[in-house]
Amino acid sequence: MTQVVPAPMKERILAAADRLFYGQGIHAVGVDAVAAEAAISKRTLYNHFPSKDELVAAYLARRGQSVTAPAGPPLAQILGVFDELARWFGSKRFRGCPFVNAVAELSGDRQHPAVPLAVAIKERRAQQFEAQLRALQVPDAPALAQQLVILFEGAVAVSLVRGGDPQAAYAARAAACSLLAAAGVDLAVARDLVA
Amino acid sequence: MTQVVPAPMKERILAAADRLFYGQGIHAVGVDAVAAEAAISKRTLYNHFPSKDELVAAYLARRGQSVTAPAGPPLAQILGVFDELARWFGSKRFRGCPFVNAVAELSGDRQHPAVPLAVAIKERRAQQFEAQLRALQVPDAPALAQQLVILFEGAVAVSLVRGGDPQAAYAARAAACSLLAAAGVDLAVARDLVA
DNA sequence: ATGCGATTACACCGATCGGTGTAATCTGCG
DNA sequence: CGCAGATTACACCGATCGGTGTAATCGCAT
Repeated sequence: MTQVVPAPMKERILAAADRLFYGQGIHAVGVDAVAAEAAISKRTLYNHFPSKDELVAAYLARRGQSVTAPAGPPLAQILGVFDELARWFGSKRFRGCPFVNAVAELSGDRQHPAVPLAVAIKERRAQQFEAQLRALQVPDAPALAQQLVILFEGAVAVSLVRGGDPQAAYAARAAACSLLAAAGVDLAVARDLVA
Repeated sequence: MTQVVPAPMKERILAAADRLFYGQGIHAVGVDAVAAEAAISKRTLYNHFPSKDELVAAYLARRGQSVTAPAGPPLAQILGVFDELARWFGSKRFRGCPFVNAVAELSGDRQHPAVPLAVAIKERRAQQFEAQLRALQVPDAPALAQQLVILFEGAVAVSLVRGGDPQAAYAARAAACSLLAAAGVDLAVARDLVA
């Protein structure tokens, strides 16, 4: 209603901020650099975001939108997360998890608006896993979900220090299969359970 | 020989740098803050370290010295790592893995001296796990060692975003037990194998 | 054509950044 | 004592930080 075309300006700024903040770190990138990357005057940037802190929060919120579970039956969704991981690691711009990196970089500043946001986004993955495990009728789904999250984050961290090694994703996927099997999930059959 | 008492000055500076760099992040802390934390003039700091980059590298190298395996038979060493993790998370100053954080924060600057150093330190843990698994006669020790490293790093990352939750360590330890059992390690008996 | 909102360039602000120069002071040792 | 090396305080450097003020300009719909 208010705007038929959704104001590409904000999106352009956020895309530039994403490239720089994710690629070089939040403290390492100044607002002038973001404006230059967006081919935008600094004044325009501040017409859309009241401060760098809010821009950082918006950058993370935008990233959080792409945190979704892949399609398919529950088991395929779980393992698909690790398959996506391998593709992510292989991509050129991989530099770890933007949310974990943000928490690590900003948790010193108590009350930075981006920190609780990143924490909330990370919580979503655990709940996804938990729901999928419940669909697989796994007993104690919360505990196994947390272990899957640990495998997920561990693969990201290991691949980061290894310079983007996709093998960390394969190892995490294999470990996930072991844990699922130990929890009674039939890896060969469960693929056909009701979604 | 050259110095009987090991020049407490450098150590004092490094201890201050450790508190600030680890607690607030590398880019978030200036050299003036480090000098103030050490109750030292900035000039003295630069008499001991040629640049901030080298100070950061020395901070990580000092941290790396405390990366050692706990004592005991191989299985106890492996599980002991996760027990230490729980204690670490519970401590007040926990803010994630200093090496992973450094790589995340500095990998933008190619050729920062601290990055390869942090990577090398992280490599040591994988080799420790691998040696311990070989002592337990685990087939394909490298693969399982990498999975244990993934559990380790994952627990650290999850606890970081959860504000220092020790439960991540328990979950990782339980997952490690599952993977070890699946690899044929007898958790009840192996405790008495030859070290 | 006119008017309006968005965007622009550009100068400027105080603060902090990493790093240096310098001269005075402190400390321990012969 | 006197000397030397370490440490001090302090001023200073150019650059960048996050953020603002301002006046000109642009695109666009009426």
